[in-house]
This record gives sequence, structure tokens and C-alpha cells, in this order.
Amino acid sequence: MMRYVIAVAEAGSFEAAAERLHMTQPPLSRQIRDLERELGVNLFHRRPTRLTEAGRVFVEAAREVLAGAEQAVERTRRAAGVDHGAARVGYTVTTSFDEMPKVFAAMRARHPGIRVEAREAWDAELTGAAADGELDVLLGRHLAVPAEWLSAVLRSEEFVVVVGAGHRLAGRAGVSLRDLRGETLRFFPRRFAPLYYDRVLASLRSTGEEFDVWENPLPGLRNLNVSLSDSGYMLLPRSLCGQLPGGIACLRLEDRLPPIELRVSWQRNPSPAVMTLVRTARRVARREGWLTAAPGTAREQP
Amino acid sequence: MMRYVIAVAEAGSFEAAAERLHMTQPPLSRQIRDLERELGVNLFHRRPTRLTEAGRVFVEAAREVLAGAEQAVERTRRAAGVDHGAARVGYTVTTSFDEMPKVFAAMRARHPGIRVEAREAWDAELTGAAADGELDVLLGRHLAVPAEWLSAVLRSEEFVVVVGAGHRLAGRAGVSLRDLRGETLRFFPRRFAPLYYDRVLASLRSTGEEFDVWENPLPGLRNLNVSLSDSGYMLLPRSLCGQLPGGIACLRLEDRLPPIELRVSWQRNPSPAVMTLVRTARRVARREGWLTAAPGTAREQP
DNA sequence: CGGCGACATACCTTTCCTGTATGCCGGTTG
DNA sequence: CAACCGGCATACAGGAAAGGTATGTCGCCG
Repeated sequence: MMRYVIAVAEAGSFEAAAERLHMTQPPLSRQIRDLERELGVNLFHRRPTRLTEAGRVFVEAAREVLAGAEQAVERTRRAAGVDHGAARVGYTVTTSFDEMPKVFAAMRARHPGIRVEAREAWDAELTGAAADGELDVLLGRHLAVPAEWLSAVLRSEEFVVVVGAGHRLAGRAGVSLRDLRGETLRFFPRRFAPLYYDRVLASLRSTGEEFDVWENPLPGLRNLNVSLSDSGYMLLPRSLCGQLPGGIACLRLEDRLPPIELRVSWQRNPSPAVMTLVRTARRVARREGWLTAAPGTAREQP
Repeated sequence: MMRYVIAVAEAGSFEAAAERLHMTQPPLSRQIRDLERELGVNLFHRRPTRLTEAGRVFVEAAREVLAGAEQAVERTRRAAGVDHGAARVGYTVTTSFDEMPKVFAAMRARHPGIRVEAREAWDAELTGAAADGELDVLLGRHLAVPAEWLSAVLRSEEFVVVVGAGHRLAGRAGVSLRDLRGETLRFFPRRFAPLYYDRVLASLRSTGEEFDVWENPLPGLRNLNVSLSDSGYMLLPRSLCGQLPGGIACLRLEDRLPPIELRVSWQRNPSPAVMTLVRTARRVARREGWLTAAPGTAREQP
């Protein structure tokens, strides 16, 4: 509630604030209107949107309240002595640009006493390390987590088609798989992430199309422009679009493939530090609006 | 949320806290459990219920946060300059023990700058004063408010049967109208509150019973023990039970009569002070748990 | 005066909260 | 020591509140 007012005040408009809050404009307008009715005070002038004098007072006070609420949580955790210890987390390479930096930042900000040992690797290595008891938390897409671990969805997103700038379809906004018939699907070698690989291919083939796969021997997003010049394409989760180098185009996929889920998994009977890392990751996911779709299927702990 | 923790801490048990919060125990337990999971910290020991060390820290911090939120509202209203002016309220005599004192107290506490001019009277007089433009707000049960006024339910409650201590049924917990067949229903003279009078009699007669009404020439709750010795009975809204003198018994009515509603009504285009009084009354109603049943029917402004 | 951008309104869907019913555990008592 | 009882936890269902989608309306600007 108070967050909403602050967001509108900072963004300067209802629309911009709604986007920042990962919601749409109408419910935001409604919430502000209800609050104004409850207070009996107009907080904003409309058209153009601008704070009233009373609105300025409210925003200032609201900032203090929210900061106080944050501090309440922090002080409580400190009193409980749970902000100590270490958590060993392993994550797939494709989360190292967007998701993991945000999770690490949140951990440093809210739980500076917890030591986070991070290990970036491809799925196969992560799976082995977890099985050997070297990791407490895993982050990845379709990882083979040890049998009785728990897990929860962090992000659910669509696939996009990635082509080089010289590709004949590079100017299009969206493509369907039929448009790509006959072209080569570039993929990293299956052994790096077998379950993910199989999952993508299976859902592609479920459309009835056939696919010619060419396994790129040198995986890595940085040198995509080498392998993707004017022919061939890749399929990637949408969130990776922002991390691609220049000379690469992201095209919306018009076919309705099932969304690809990024999950966090953790061992049973975790230490407080481990659960804090898991909770922080999920909190970041909510804050960033990564969970527009419905939650997952099995072995959830909500 | 923070209110819940504070309530449990102060009440010393989940059950007692739930009652104080006008809710039941299971959802309260659930909310606290969820918060404890979110924090990763146990706030209470169970069996017996007692604050943990971290819980004490949280309660202290939460009190500050809630106080800050209150202050935010207050400061905003002061900046808007809406806590001035006057509101003229008229209310039925039966609300002068429980409801109105709480509303007045809330107004003094939160809006000391607003001058509240109060007028206690029977319905007929209130109706006339409102029609003559002498009142801005009305509080009563089935008042004849001016045509285009708005209104909202403040309280919805059952009727109880009131008998003297010497009555043959005085020891019973509940009675039905059939048990009272042949006895005299005591009522104040109809002219004091015609709509309320008719409403009660109509819903009584809708049960199929017949009623012998004796209009007590001297209305007033204080001298009930005079008119109710060992025979005869009255029907009153349940909330009045607490205000009756000694020597009087309140019996639950087993027949399912429609609940009787206490409403607040106000003129259109009210001044800020008037709307503040209305909002405060409704806030008190929510806080006190007067609205367990569903809201009313027509001419509502939610 | 017509088009556009931005907030308001209407309506529907979904989620979360609360109530009811019931289970379970610990403490107490005969 | 066993069985009862008081009090918190769990399961399930109904309903209010929050969010999404579609569309209206108002200023502003050309």
C-alpha cells in the first residue's frame, strides 16, 4: 500500500509505477484511490500526476515506516542468531548474468553474516557435486537433483528464437517453428545438460516438426555471433535476451511451447543459513516479478 | 500481521489473542507460523505459549512500526488541513453506552481538531432534526433518513430476550418464542421510534406467533427492573445486554429472526469533518468486530 | 477539431484470508 | 499409569480483496 504511493511518487506517473511494481495500471489506480478515500485526503493531482502537499508528507512518513519494517525483520534475525554460517550454492551458467547477481546482492544486503560459497557450472557437474554432498542449494533448469531434495519454481518463462543479424528473419518480431523448417538448430553438446537438452527437444518435437540439431562444440553466450552468422538459430529462455552480444536478434516464438522453469532446490534438514539463502532467492523472484505463471508441479514447499 | 504477533504476546495464548482480534484460533496460528517460516525464526515457544528471545525483539520493533504507520496517517491529515471544522451527529439513545463512547473516544484520539456536536434523542426527534438540516450524521436502527442520504452498516446483531430475575425462564440459556406464548411483550411507545417498532413486530409476527404488546410509558434501560419483575419480557439487540442493571437476565433467542442493523447515515456532499466522523465510526466498527455478518442492502457507500 | 497519451471505470479471475471441523500433543488428575 | 482435558496444529471450504483485461473519458497538443 505505502509502497504503491512511493512508487507513483518516484515514477512520476501511474503507468510507470505500475511497471516498476510488476503490475498493471488499473489496480494501482484503484488502490491509491481507496487509500485517498480512507484518509480523506488527496495524495496526487491527476493529469498531470503530481504529489499534493499532503502527499509529500505521506511519502516521507511511509518511507520511514517501510524502513522500520525492514529493520524489525533484521533485528529479529540478529537476535535469533540465524545470520551466521555458510551455504554452498551451485548454479547453471545461464543464470550468472541476471538471476544470481540479484540473489547475491540481496544476500549481502540483508544477511551479510552468512557466507555464500558459489559454484558456477554446467548441469552435469552440478548434479555430481550435489550427489557428493558438496552443495546445499542448486539453481537451474531441469536439473537432476538428488531424490529427496525439495524444490520450488523461481522463474517461469517462454522460449525465444535467437538468430544472427544477417539472418533472413532477423527483422521479424515473431516467428513460428514452421518458418524455420529446414534450418539447423544450434545447441550445446547434450552431455553438458542432458535433462534440459532432452526437455527442449521433446517439447519441440511434440509440435510435429522435425529438427536438425548441430551441437556447437564451444558453448557460451559471448561468442554466439561466431556460430550464428546468417543461418541457423537457437532457442533460449527469454530472460537471456538482455545478455546477448550485439549482432544478435531475439524473436518471439509464436508456437505455444510449455514455459521453461528455473528452479531452486535444497537438501532436507538444511541449516538456517541454507534456508535463508533459499528464502532470499524466492523473495527476489517475487520482487522481480519472475513468477507471473502458476507454480510448478511436485515436491514443492510453499 | 505484526498486530497478530503483538496480540499473542500480550494475551499469552493463541486462543485469547484470537478472541481479542475478533477471529478464531486456527487462522491466527497459521499466520504466525507463516511469518516464522518467512523470517526463519521461531517467535514463540508452544505449549506453553511464550515469547522467544527473538520474539521479544520482534514485538518491540513491531510496536514501533505500527505506531509509525499511525503517525503517518495523522501527519498527512494534518498537512491536508482536514482535521478542522465541525460535524453534527445525532444518535439513538440505545447507542449511548457502547457504540457512541467508542466513536467519540476515537475522534478525540485521532482527530482532536474536529469539533463533534452530539445530540442524543429518540428516532422520531432525530429524523425531524435531520430533515430540518440540523444534523450531518445519523446513527440508529431503522431510522427514516432523508431520501438521498448515504448509509452503511455499523453493526449487525441478533435479538435477545430480556426478563426479570424472578421470571420462570430466567435460569435458561436460550428460549424460543413459543416458550413465551401468552406473556406480554414490553415495548416503548411506538411514536418514539416507529420504523424500528414496526420492524421488530413484523419480524416477530412473521414467525406465525401472536404477540400481546404492552407499551411501557416510561422508556429507559435503567428502570427495567421496575417493569420487568416476574412476568413479561422485552426484545433487545444483543449488545445492550452488557448495559442492563442487575436483576435482569439476557436469554439467547433460538428462533432465527433476521439480524437488526445499526447504521450510520450521512448527507451527500459532506464536509471533510463529516466524512472523517463517518470513516472513524466505520473504522471503530471494524476494529471492534461489529461486522461479522455480510454488509447491507441498498444505498451503500463502501 | 481530431488524435493521442494517460488515468478512470467495469467486469472477471485469482489469490489469500478466515471459519468450521478435526487431529494431536502435553499436562494433569484420579 | 492411564485417561481426560485444554490448547495448538492441520485439513478443507467459502468469501472477500487484490490483480488482470477491456474499454471509457479527459486533457493536451498539433
